[in-house]
Amino acid sequence: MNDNHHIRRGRPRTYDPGEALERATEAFWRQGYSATSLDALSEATRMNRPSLYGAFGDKHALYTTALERYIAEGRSQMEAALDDELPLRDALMRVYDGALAMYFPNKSAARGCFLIGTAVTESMTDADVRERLGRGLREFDRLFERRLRVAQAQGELATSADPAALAGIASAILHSLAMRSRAGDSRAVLRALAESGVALICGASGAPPKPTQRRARRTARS
Amino acid sequence: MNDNHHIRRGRPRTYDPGEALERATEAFWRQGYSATSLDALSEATRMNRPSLYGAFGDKHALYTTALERYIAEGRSQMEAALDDELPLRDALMRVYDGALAMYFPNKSAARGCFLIGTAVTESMTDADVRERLGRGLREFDRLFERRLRVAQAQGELATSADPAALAGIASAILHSLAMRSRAGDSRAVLRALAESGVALICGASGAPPKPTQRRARRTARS
DNA sequence: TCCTTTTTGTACATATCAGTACATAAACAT
DNA sequence: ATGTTTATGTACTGATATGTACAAAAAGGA
Repeated sequence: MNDNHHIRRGRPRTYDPGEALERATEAFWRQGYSATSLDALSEATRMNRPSLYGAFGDKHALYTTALERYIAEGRSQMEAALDDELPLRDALMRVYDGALAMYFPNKSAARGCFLIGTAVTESMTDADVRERLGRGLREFDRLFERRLRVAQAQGELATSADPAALAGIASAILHSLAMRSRAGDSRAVLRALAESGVALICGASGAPPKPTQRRARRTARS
Repeated sequence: MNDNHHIRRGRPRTYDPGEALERATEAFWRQGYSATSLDALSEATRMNRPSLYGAFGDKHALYTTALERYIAEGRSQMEAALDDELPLRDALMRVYDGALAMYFPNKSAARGCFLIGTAVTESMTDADVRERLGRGLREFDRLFERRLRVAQAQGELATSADPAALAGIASAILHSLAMRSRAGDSRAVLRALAESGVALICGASGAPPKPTQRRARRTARS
């Protein structure tokens, strides 16, 4: 929205807006919306209070911006993971592995999902947050559903399968990872949960048990 | 813990401790832990501040008590729902219907799950809450798993099925209901999600498609 | 009646909250 | 050099947070 190529007039900023937004997101992520004070945000972003207001508006506007960016990034990560060229199983596992990579940052305590840690709490008293959250979740559902339809068209999923219903299950697995990673469960346990979910989704309707290897075992069943 | 049958000495209390705890729970439920002030708790419980402290200790202790009671009640509701005499499908749906009844109180806005609205946020910064939450979720897993083993023993579930893994999926459905009910999804949509989850769990391993009717269709498959 | 026990209600102490006014600093423009 | 523009840093305001001191009230006991 800002013309970035002509030189700015006054005193230069000492912060990078993108990086500051990312740091603010992390602060909300770890403490929740209400428990994150402006002092904490100021310290996290290394911006003083008036600069924060100048750049992002008040606390609520800053949070909304962080929420929007998180959902948009989640969507694009998910789109990339759900590659149509890959076997359905692998594509789904890429989504869950990507999610787990976010929920368990390197050598740090699990932080789970930003949405479940902040937006889900605020959604009760903040209709705007609730709508953004709902839209985000429904978009994730749609992405799963689209990929499942592709799998169905390619014969990886039985024609009797219901892609919309299975997409709901695929999202439910994701929601469960988001919740459990905040309840102390280990990454390994959650990956195993994701794998059994994928097996159930892919294997539920007479699809070949190991499409990864593309062996044509259409008659037998394990 | 209190001897309730011999007469108390001093000025009588004007509140009922159980009812006050329930009202405090509702206040946390709707606003989250951090955003619920002692003034709000005082108003909700109709107890003045010193009485609150005398009865429950500080805000954190009050919340811990509320959390404990919620988990204990959830467990007993779930135990009752997972009746061994009922078909597995019906037993599972009783759990989800019971959950939805809590998440959508009568003629009021959806409030979702107490755990996801309060404990999941606090678990990042409060190890005690995280452990209680984790124990609670694992207990719910165990209850599902036990019921699935019974179903397996009764022939409702294939011997090849993995009750522990399916229990994880059953819990995931529950977590998704908890999350989505706070994101604006309707009760009808969530019930449909639960039904497709139950169908997937029960139908995944060659079980009869309609065990409700107890027809012995052991050979054919749909 | 007077004492003891327990709860209540007001009023307070102290800390932190979100948000802003204002002077200073650092860049470009002329 | 001087002015304009934008950002910074300090210090403040009023509101609200949690937790508590203390006196009055309401019961039983002697």
